[in-house]
Amino acid sequence: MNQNSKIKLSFKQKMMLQREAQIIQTVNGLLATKGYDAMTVDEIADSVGIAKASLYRHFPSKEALAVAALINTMENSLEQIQALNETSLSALNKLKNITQWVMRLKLNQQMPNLPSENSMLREHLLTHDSYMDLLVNMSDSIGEWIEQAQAERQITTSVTPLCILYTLYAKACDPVLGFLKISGLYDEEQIIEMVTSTCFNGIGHREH
Amino acid sequence: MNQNSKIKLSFKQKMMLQREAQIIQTVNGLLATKGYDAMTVDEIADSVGIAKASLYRHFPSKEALAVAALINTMENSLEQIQALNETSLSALNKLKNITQWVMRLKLNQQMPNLPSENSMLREHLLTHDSYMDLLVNMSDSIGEWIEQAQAERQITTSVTPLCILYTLYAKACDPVLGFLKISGLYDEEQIIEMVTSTCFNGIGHREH
DNA sequence: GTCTATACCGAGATAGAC
DNA sequence: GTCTATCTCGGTATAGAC
Repeated sequence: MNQNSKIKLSFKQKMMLQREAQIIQTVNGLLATKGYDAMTVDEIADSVGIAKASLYRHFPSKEALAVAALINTMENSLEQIQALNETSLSALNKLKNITQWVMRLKLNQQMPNLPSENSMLREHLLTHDSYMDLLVNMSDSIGEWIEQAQAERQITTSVTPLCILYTLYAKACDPVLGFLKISGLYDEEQIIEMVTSTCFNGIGHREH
Repeated sequence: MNQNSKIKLSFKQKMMLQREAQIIQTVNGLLATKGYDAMTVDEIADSVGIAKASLYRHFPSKEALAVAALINTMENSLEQIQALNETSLSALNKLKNITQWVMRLKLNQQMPNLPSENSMLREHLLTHDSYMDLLVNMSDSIGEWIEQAQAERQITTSVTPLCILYTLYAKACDPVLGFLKISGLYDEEQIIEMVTSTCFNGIGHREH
Protein backbone atom coordinates (compact mmCIF):
# COMPACT_ATOMS: atom_id res chain seq x y z
CA MET A 1 0.00 0.00 0.00
CA ASN A 2 2.71 2.49 0.90
CA GLN A 3 5.45 1.81 -1.59
CA ASN A 4 5.12 5.34 -2.88
CA SER A 5 6.39 6.67 0.41
CA LYS A 6 9.57 4.67 0.08
CA ILE A 7 10.82 5.20 -3.43
CA LYS A 8 10.21 7.55 -6.30
CA LEU A 9 7.87 6.06 -8.84
CA SER A 10 7.59 6.67 -12.54
CA PHE A 11 4.44 8.14 -13.97
CA LYS A 12 3.43 4.79 -15.35
CA GLN A 13 3.86 3.13 -12.01
CA LYS A 14 1.70 5.76 -10.39
CA MET A 15 -1.00 5.22 -12.96
CA MET A 16 -0.73 1.53 -12.25
CA LEU A 17 -1.24 1.98 -8.53
CA GLN A 18 -4.12 4.31 -9.13
CA ARG A 19 -5.79 1.80 -11.39
CA GLU A 20 -5.33 -0.93 -8.86
CA ALA A 21 -6.82 1.28 -6.19
CA GLN A 22 -9.74 1.83 -8.51
CA ILE A 23 -10.12 -1.91 -9.03
CA ILE A 24 -10.01 -2.58 -5.32
CA GLN A 25 -12.68 0.01 -4.68
CA THR A 26 -14.92 -1.62 -7.26
CA VAL A 27 -14.36 -5.07 -5.85
CA ASN A 28 -15.03 -3.76 -2.39
CA GLY A 29 -18.37 -2.36 -3.46
CA LEU A 30 -19.39 -5.57 -5.19
CA LEU A 31 -18.34 -7.68 -2.23
CA ALA A 32 -20.45 -5.44 -0.04
CA THR A 33 -23.57 -5.57 -2.18
CA LYS A 34 -23.51 -9.06 -3.72
CA GLY A 35 -20.96 -11.08 -1.82
CA TYR A 36 -18.09 -13.13 -3.18
CA ASP A 37 -19.96 -15.93 -4.95
CA ALA A 38 -22.47 -13.73 -6.73
CA MET A 39 -19.81 -11.25 -7.83
CA THR A 40 -18.43 -12.05 -11.30
CA VAL A 41 -15.13 -11.03 -12.80
CA ASP A 42 -16.93 -9.74 -15.89
CA GLU A 43 -18.87 -7.41 -13.66
CA ILE A 44 -15.72 -6.10 -12.06
CA ALA A 45 -14.09 -5.50 -15.43
CA ASP A 46 -17.16 -3.75 -16.84
CA SER A 47 -17.53 -1.63 -13.75
CA VAL A 48 -13.89 -0.58 -13.80
CA GLY A 49 -14.11 -0.03 -17.53
CA ILE A 50 -11.33 -2.33 -18.70
CA ALA A 51 -11.25 -5.75 -20.32
CA LYS A 52 -11.29 -8.85 -18.21
CA ALA A 53 -7.89 -9.94 -19.48
CA SER A 54 -6.44 -6.64 -18.35
CA LEU A 55 -7.81 -7.26 -14.90
CA TYR A 56 -5.89 -10.51 -14.77
CA ARG A 57 -2.66 -8.61 -15.44
CA HIS A 58 -3.15 -6.84 -12.13
CA PHE A 59 -4.49 -9.72 -10.06
CA PRO A 60 -3.94 -13.40 -10.75
CA SER A 61 -7.39 -14.63 -9.74
CA LYS A 62 -10.82 -13.74 -8.45
CA GLU A 63 -9.73 -14.82 -5.02
CA ALA A 64 -6.75 -12.48 -5.11
CA LEU A 65 -9.09 -9.64 -6.00
CA ALA A 66 -11.25 -10.37 -3.00
CA VAL A 67 -8.27 -10.72 -0.69
CA ALA A 68 -6.87 -7.39 -1.86
CA ALA A 69 -10.19 -5.70 -1.11
CA LEU A 70 -10.40 -7.33 2.30
CA ILE A 71 -6.86 -6.32 3.19
CA ASN A 72 -7.61 -2.79 2.08
CA THR A 73 -10.60 -2.63 4.40
CA MET A 74 -8.53 -4.06 7.24
CA GLU A 75 -5.86 -1.41 6.69
CA ASN A 76 -8.45 1.33 6.81
CA SER A 77 -9.85 -0.10 10.00
CA LEU A 78 -6.42 -0.26 11.59
CA GLU A 79 -5.84 3.36 10.67
CA GLN A 80 -9.07 4.25 12.45
CA ILE A 81 -7.97 2.29 15.47
CA GLN A 82 -4.61 4.00 15.57
CA ALA A 83 -6.26 7.38 15.21
CA LEU A 84 -8.49 6.57 18.17
CA ASN A 85 -5.47 5.55 20.17
CA GLU A 86 -4.10 9.07 19.67
CA THR A 87 -7.14 10.51 21.42
CA SER A 88 -7.93 10.74 25.12
CA LEU A 89 -11.27 8.97 24.80
CA SER A 90 -12.16 6.35 27.39
CA ALA A 91 -11.80 2.73 26.40
CA LEU A 92 -15.58 2.43 26.28
CA ASN A 93 -15.87 5.36 23.90
CA LYS A 94 -13.11 4.01 21.70
CA LEU A 95 -15.09 0.79 21.43
CA LYS A 96 -18.29 2.61 20.64
CA ASN A 97 -16.53 4.82 18.16
CA ILE A 98 -14.93 2.05 16.13
CA THR A 99 -18.14 0.06 16.20
CA GLN A 100 -20.10 2.95 14.80
CA TRP A 101 -17.43 3.57 12.20
CA VAL A 102 -17.81 -0.02 11.02
CA MET A 103 -21.58 0.22 10.99
CA ARG A 104 -21.44 3.32 8.81
CA LEU A 105 -19.27 1.41 6.36
CA LYS A 106 -21.78 -1.41 6.31
CA LEU A 107 -24.74 0.94 5.90
CA ASN A 108 -23.05 2.60 2.95
CA GLN A 109 -22.31 -0.78 1.42
CA GLN A 110 -18.57 -0.45 1.68
CA MET A 111 -18.04 -3.32 4.09
CA PRO A 112 -17.22 -6.50 2.15
CA ASN A 113 -19.35 -9.54 3.01
CA LEU A 114 -17.32 -12.63 3.66
CA PRO A 115 -18.88 -15.82 2.27
CA SER A 116 -20.48 -18.26 4.66
CA GLU A 117 -18.45 -20.64 6.75
CA ASN A 118 -16.60 -23.51 5.09
CA SER A 119 -15.77 -21.56 1.96
CA MET A 120 -12.58 -21.72 -0.05
CA LEU A 121 -11.98 -18.01 0.39
CA ARG A 122 -12.11 -18.26 4.16
CA GLU A 123 -9.67 -21.16 4.15
CA HIS A 124 -7.36 -19.18 1.93
CA LEU A 125 -7.49 -16.13 4.17
CA LEU A 126 -6.41 -18.17 7.17
CA THR A 127 -3.18 -19.05 5.39
CA HIS A 128 -2.61 -15.56 4.06
CA ASP A 129 0.15 -14.08 6.18
CA SER A 130 -0.30 -10.36 5.72
CA TYR A 131 -4.05 -10.66 6.17
CA MET A 132 -3.63 -12.64 9.36
CA ASP A 133 -1.08 -10.13 10.60
CA LEU A 134 -3.56 -7.31 10.20
CA LEU A 135 -6.29 -9.34 11.87
CA VAL A 136 -4.09 -10.17 14.84
CA ASN A 137 -3.04 -6.55 15.19
CA MET A 138 -6.61 -5.43 15.15
CA SER A 139 -7.70 -8.04 17.67
CA ASP A 140 -4.86 -7.07 19.97
CA SER A 141 -5.74 -3.39 19.88
CA ILE A 142 -9.44 -3.89 20.42
CA GLY A 143 -8.71 -6.58 23.00
CA GLU A 144 -6.75 -4.06 25.02
CA TRP A 145 -9.64 -1.62 24.93
CA ILE A 146 -12.01 -4.33 26.08
CA GLU A 147 -9.85 -5.33 29.02
CA GLN A 148 -9.32 -1.74 30.01
CA ALA A 149 -13.02 -0.97 29.80
CA GLN A 150 -13.76 -4.02 31.90
CA ALA A 151 -11.19 -2.96 34.49
CA GLU A 152 -12.82 0.46 34.62
CA ARG A 153 -16.22 -1.26 35.00
CA GLN A 154 -17.49 0.44 31.88
CA ILE A 155 -18.45 -2.78 30.14
CA THR A 156 -19.73 -6.03 31.53
CA THR A 157 -17.52 -8.71 33.02
CA SER A 158 -20.27 -11.30 32.87
CA VAL A 159 -19.09 -12.45 29.46
CA THR A 160 -15.48 -13.06 28.42
CA PRO A 161 -13.42 -10.54 26.45
CA LEU A 162 -13.35 -12.93 23.50
CA CYS A 163 -17.13 -13.00 23.38
CA ILE A 164 -17.20 -9.22 23.42
CA LEU A 165 -14.60 -9.01 20.68
CA TYR A 166 -16.61 -11.32 18.44
CA THR A 167 -19.80 -9.47 19.25
CA LEU A 168 -18.22 -6.24 18.05
CA TYR A 169 -16.74 -7.86 14.94
CA ALA A 170 -20.19 -9.17 14.12
CA LYS A 171 -21.44 -5.61 13.66
CA ALA A 172 -19.46 -5.56 10.42
CA CYS A 173 -22.00 -7.93 8.91
CA ASP A 174 -25.06 -7.22 11.02
CA PRO A 175 -28.15 -7.66 8.82
CA VAL A 176 -30.17 -5.47 11.18
CA LEU A 177 -28.56 -2.39 9.64
CA GLY A 178 -29.71 -3.27 6.15
CA PHE A 179 -33.18 -4.29 7.26
CA LEU A 180 -33.76 -1.06 9.13
CA LYS A 181 -32.53 0.90 6.13
CA ILE A 182 -34.83 -0.96 3.74
CA SER A 183 -37.78 -0.30 6.03
CA GLY A 184 -37.38 3.35 5.09
CA LEU A 185 -38.51 4.43 8.54
CA TYR A 186 -35.21 5.76 9.84
CA ASP A 187 -32.29 7.80 8.63
CA GLU A 188 -28.72 6.64 8.94
CA GLU A 189 -28.04 8.33 12.26
CA GLN A 190 -31.15 6.89 13.87
CA ILE A 191 -30.16 3.43 12.73
CA ILE A 192 -26.64 3.80 14.10
CA GLU A 193 -28.11 5.09 17.33
CA MET A 194 -30.53 2.21 17.75
CA VAL A 195 -28.11 -0.55 16.90
CA THR A 196 -25.46 0.95 19.15
CA SER A 197 -28.04 0.95 21.91
CA THR A 198 -29.03 -2.68 21.42
CA CYS A 199 -25.36 -3.60 21.32
CA PHE A 200 -24.18 -1.79 24.44
CA ASN A 201 -27.39 -1.50 26.46
CA GLY A 202 -29.09 -4.67 25.30
CA ILE A 203 -32.78 -5.01 24.61
CA GLY A 204 -33.61 -5.79 28.22
CA HIS A 205 -35.03 -3.04 30.41
CA ARG A 206 -32.66 -0.64 32.21
CA GLU A 207 -33.51 1.69 35.05
CA HIS A 208 -33.26 5.47 34.59
CA MET B 1 -46.73 -30.52 5.28
CA ASN B 2 -49.95 -31.84 6.79
CA GLN B 3 -51.70 -33.48 3.88
CA ASN B 4 -51.50 -36.79 5.70
CA SER B 5 -53.79 -35.48 8.40
CA LYS B 6 -56.44 -34.68 5.85
CA ILE B 7 -56.77 -37.71 3.66
CA LYS B 8 -55.73 -41.34 3.66
CA LEU B 9 -52.63 -41.91 1.65
CA SER B 10 -51.42 -44.94 -0.20
CA PHE B 11 -48.20 -46.62 0.81
CA LYS B 12 -46.43 -45.19 -2.18
CA GLN B 13 -47.54 -41.70 -1.34
CA LYS B 14 -46.29 -42.11 2.20
CA MET B 15 -42.92 -43.25 0.94
CA MET B 16 -42.89 -40.24 -1.30
CA LEU B 17 -43.53 -37.82 1.53
CA GLN B 18 -40.92 -39.51 3.64
CA ARG B 19 -38.38 -39.20 0.87
CA GLU B 20 -39.19 -35.56 0.42
CA ALA B 21 -38.82 -34.99 4.13
CA GLN B 22 -35.45 -36.69 3.88
CA ILE B 23 -34.46 -34.43 0.99
CA ILE B 24 -35.56 -31.34 2.84
CA GLN B 25 -33.52 -32.34 5.87
CA THR B 26 -30.45 -32.79 3.69
CA VAL B 27 -30.95 -29.47 1.97
CA ASN B 28 -31.47 -27.83 5.32
CA GLY B 29 -28.15 -29.13 6.60
CA LEU B 30 -26.30 -28.04 3.48
CA LEU B 31 -27.87 -24.60 3.58
CA ALA B 32 -26.78 -24.32 7.17
CA THR B 33 -23.18 -25.40 6.60
CA LYS B 34 -22.37 -24.09 3.12
CA GLY B 35 -25.08 -21.65 2.18
CA TYR B 36 -27.15 -21.55 -0.98
CA ASP B 37 -24.51 -20.64 -3.55
CA ALA B 38 -21.90 -23.14 -2.42
CA MET B 39 -24.42 -25.95 -2.14
CA THR B 40 -24.64 -28.03 -5.32
CA VAL B 41 -27.49 -30.20 -6.51
CA ASP B 42 -25.08 -33.09 -7.06
CA GLU B 43 -24.15 -32.86 -3.42
CA ILE B 44 -27.77 -33.03 -2.34
CA ALA B 45 -28.42 -36.03 -4.54
CA ASP B 46 -25.32 -37.87 -3.32
CA SER B 47 -26.11 -37.08 0.27
CA VAL B 48 -29.71 -38.29 -0.03
CA GLY B 49 -28.49 -41.30 -1.98
CA ILE B 50 -30.50 -40.88 -5.17
CA ALA B 51 -29.68 -39.69 -8.66
CA LYS B 52 -29.86 -36.05 -9.51
CA ALA B 53 -32.60 -36.63 -12.08
CA SER B 54 -34.72 -38.28 -9.40
CA LEU B 55 -34.33 -35.22 -7.26
CA TYR B 56 -35.78 -33.13 -10.05
CA ARG B 57 -38.90 -35.34 -10.04
CA HIS B 58 -39.58 -34.12 -6.52
CA PHE B 59 -38.54 -30.49 -6.87
CA PRO B 60 -38.39 -28.51 -10.09
CA SER B 61 -35.26 -26.51 -9.32
CA LYS B 62 -32.48 -25.79 -6.87
CA GLU B 63 -34.36 -22.73 -5.77
CA ALA B 64 -37.47 -24.77 -5.02
CA LEU B 65 -35.35 -27.09 -2.88
CA ALA B 66 -34.06 -24.18 -0.87
CA VAL B 67 -37.50 -22.64 -0.49
CA ALA B 68 -38.91 -25.95 0.74
CA ALA B 69 -36.18 -26.16 3.37
CA LEU B 70 -36.76 -22.59 4.45
CA ILE B 71 -40.50 -23.08 4.72
CA ASN B 72 -39.91 -26.20 6.75
CA THR B 73 -37.74 -24.29 9.20
CA MET B 74 -40.33 -21.53 9.40
CA GLU B 75 -43.05 -24.06 10.18
CA ASN B 76 -40.97 -25.54 12.96
CA SER B 77 -40.36 -22.09 14.36
CA LEU B 78 -44.05 -21.27 14.28
CA GLU B 79 -44.78 -24.50 16.13
CA GLN B 80 -42.34 -23.42 18.81
CA ILE B 81 -43.99 -20.04 19.03
CA GLN B 82 -47.44 -21.56 19.35
CA ALA B 83 -46.19 -23.94 22.02
CA LEU B 84 -44.79 -20.98 23.95
CA ASN B 85 -48.12 -19.21 23.65
CA GLU B 86 -49.71 -22.16 25.45
CA THR B 87 -47.50 -21.52 28.46
CA SER B 88 -47.82 -18.91 31.20
CA LEU B 89 -44.33 -17.54 30.68
CA SER B 90 -43.88 -13.78 30.71
CA ALA B 91 -43.49 -12.04 27.38
CA LEU B 92 -39.83 -11.46 28.17
CA ASN B 93 -39.26 -15.13 28.83
CA LYS B 94 -41.07 -16.13 25.69
CA LEU B 95 -38.72 -13.87 23.76
CA LYS B 96 -35.67 -15.29 25.48
CA ASN B 97 -36.92 -18.80 24.98
CA ILE B 98 -37.53 -18.55 21.25
CA THR B 99 -34.24 -16.74 20.78
CA GLN B 100 -32.34 -19.50 22.52
CA TRP B 101 -34.22 -22.12 20.55
CA VAL B 102 -33.09 -20.44 17.33
CA MET B 103 -29.52 -20.16 18.56
CA ARG B 104 -29.41 -23.87 19.35
CA LEU B 105 -30.55 -24.59 15.81
CA LYS B 106 -27.80 -22.37 14.47
CA LEU B 107 -25.17 -23.91 16.73
CA ASN B 108 -26.14 -27.38 15.56
CA GLN B 109 -25.99 -26.25 11.95
CA GLN B 110 -29.65 -26.74 11.29
CA MET B 111 -30.49 -23.14 10.62
CA PRO B 112 -30.30 -22.42 6.89
CA ASN B 113 -28.17 -19.45 5.86
CA LEU B 114 -29.89 -17.10 3.49
CA PRO B 115 -27.60 -15.73 0.77
CA SER B 116 -26.44 -12.14 0.99
CA GLU B 117 -28.64 -9.26 0.00
CA ASN B 118 -29.60 -8.71 -3.62
CA SER B 119 -29.74 -12.41 -4.45
CA MET B 120 -32.20 -14.12 -6.74
CA LEU B 121 -33.36 -16.41 -3.98
CA ARG B 122 -34.27 -13.53 -1.72
CA GLU B 123 -36.22 -11.84 -4.50
CA HIS B 124 -38.02 -15.07 -5.15
CA LEU B 125 -38.93 -15.55 -1.50
CA LEU B 126 -40.55 -12.14 -1.34
CA THR B 127 -43.01 -13.19 -4.04
CA HIS B 128 -43.61 -16.62 -2.55
CA ASP B 129 -47.03 -16.44 -0.92
CA SER B 130 -46.91 -19.28 1.57
CA TYR B 131 -43.44 -18.29 2.72
CA MET B 132 -44.50 -14.70 3.23
CA ASP B 133 -47.62 -15.84 5.06
CA LEU B 134 -45.50 -17.76 7.52
CA LEU B 135 -43.12 -14.86 7.93
CA VAL B 136 -45.94 -12.42 8.59
CA ASN B 137 -47.51 -14.79 11.11
CA MET B 138 -44.23 -15.14 12.90
CA SER B 139 -43.56 -11.43 12.95
CA ASP B 140 -47.05 -10.77 14.30
CA SER B 141 -46.66 -13.25 17.14
CA ILE B 142 -43.23 -12.07 18.16
CA GLY B 143 -44.30 -8.49 17.66
CA GLU B 144 -47.05 -8.99 20.21
CA TRP B 145 -44.59 -10.37 22.72
CA ILE B 146 -42.33 -7.40 22.18
CA GLU B 147 -45.07 -4.87 22.73
CA GLN B 148 -46.32 -6.69 25.77
CA ALA B 149 -42.83 -6.91 27.24
CA GLN B 150 -42.34 -3.21 26.60
CA ALA B 151 -45.67 -2.41 28.27
CA GLU B 152 -44.55 -4.46 31.28
CA ARG B 153 -41.24 -2.59 31.26
CA GLN B 154 -39.34 -5.83 30.85
CA ILE B 155 -37.56 -4.75 27.70
CA THR B 156 -36.33 -1.38 26.61
CA THR B 157 -38.50 1.26 25.02
CA SER B 158 -35.53 3.28 23.85
CA VAL B 159 -35.54 1.46 20.50
CA THR B 160 -38.60 0.70 18.38
CA PRO B 161 -40.32 -2.70 18.36
CA LEU B 162 -39.24 -3.20 14.76
CA CYS B 163 -35.62 -2.77 15.69
CA ILE B 164 -36.02 -5.31 18.46
CA LEU B 165 -37.75 -7.74 16.12
CA TYR B 166 -34.91 -7.52 13.60
CA THR B 167 -32.34 -7.82 16.35
CA LEU B 168 -33.91 -11.08 17.46
CA TYR B 169 -34.23 -12.38 13.90
CA ALA B 170 -30.55 -11.65 13.42
CA LYS B 171 -29.69 -14.25 16.04
CA ALA B 172 -30.66 -16.87 13.47
CA CYS B 173 -27.52 -16.02 11.52
CA ASP B 174 -25.29 -14.60 14.23
CA PRO B 175 -21.68 -15.49 13.39
CA VAL B 176 -20.70 -15.06 17.03
CA LEU B 177 -22.18 -18.47 17.80
CA GLY B 178 -19.99 -20.23 15.29
CA PHE B 179 -16.86 -18.30 16.23
CA LEU B 180 -17.23 -19.10 19.90
CA LYS B 181 -17.80 -22.74 19.05
CA ILE B 182 -14.71 -22.90 16.84
CA SER B 183 -12.63 -21.36 19.61
CA GLY B 184 -13.20 -24.58 21.52
CA LEU B 185 -13.25 -22.70 24.81
CA TYR B 186 -16.92 -23.09 25.64
CA ASP B 187 -19.61 -25.73 25.51
CA GLU B 188 -22.94 -25.13 23.86
CA GLU B 189 -24.74 -24.00 27.01
CA GLN B 190 -22.05 -21.47 27.87
CA ILE B 191 -22.26 -20.03 24.38
CA ILE B 192 -26.05 -19.76 24.53
CA GLU B 193 -25.72 -18.13 27.94
CA MET B 194 -23.17 -15.56 26.83
CA VAL B 195 -24.89 -14.57 23.61
CA THR B 196 -28.24 -14.32 25.37
CA SER B 197 -26.56 -12.02 27.85
CA THR B 198 -25.02 -9.76 25.22
CA CYS B 199 -28.37 -9.65 23.45
CA PHE B 200 -30.61 -8.81 26.41
CA ASN B 201 -28.17 -7.15 28.82
CA GLY B 202 -25.82 -5.59 26.26
CA ILE B 203 -22.08 -5.42 26.64
CA GLY B 204 -22.21 -2.18 28.60
CA HIS B 205 -21.83 -2.33 32.37
CA ARG B 206 -24.89 -2.94 34.56
CA GLU B 207 -25.16 -2.36 38.28
CA HIS B 208 -25.77 -5.25 40.69
C1' DG C 1 -1.00 -3.16 -20.38
C1' DT C 2 -4.83 -3.34 -23.12
C1' DC C 3 -7.76 -5.56 -26.18
C1' DT C 4 -10.80 -9.62 -28.72
C1' DA C 5 -11.57 -14.21 -28.98
C1' DT C 6 -11.51 -18.62 -27.01
C1' DA C 7 -10.49 -22.57 -24.07
C1' DC C 8 -12.21 -25.00 -20.24
C1' DC C 9 -14.99 -26.58 -16.61
C1' DG C 10 -18.35 -26.84 -13.02
C1' DA C 11 -23.05 -27.05 -12.14
C1' DG C 12 -28.16 -26.70 -13.18
C1' DA C 13 -31.26 -29.00 -15.79
C1' DT C 14 -33.14 -32.61 -19.24
C1' DA C 15 -33.64 -36.92 -22.40
C1' DG C 16 -34.98 -41.30 -22.67
C1' DA C 17 -34.58 -46.13 -21.23
C1' DC C 18 -36.29 -49.25 -17.58
C1' DG D 1 -39.82 -42.82 -9.83
C1' DT D 2 -35.28 -44.11 -10.60
C1' DC D 3 -31.37 -44.41 -13.29
C1' DT D 4 -27.19 -43.09 -16.81
C1' DA D 5 -25.80 -40.08 -20.09
C1' DT D 6 -26.00 -35.67 -22.06
C1' DC D 7 -27.07 -30.85 -23.03
C1' DT D 8 -26.33 -26.05 -22.02
C1' DC D 9 -24.84 -22.06 -20.11
C1' DG D 10 -22.38 -18.96 -17.24
C1' DG D 11 -18.17 -17.88 -15.36
C1' DT D 12 -12.99 -18.28 -14.47
C1' DA D 13 -9.07 -18.02 -16.73
C1' DT D 14 -5.84 -17.73 -20.90
C1' DA D 15 -3.87 -17.04 -25.86
C1' DG D 16 -2.07 -14.06 -28.78
C1' DA D 17 -2.26 -9.77 -31.46
C1' DC D 18 -1.31 -4.75 -30.94
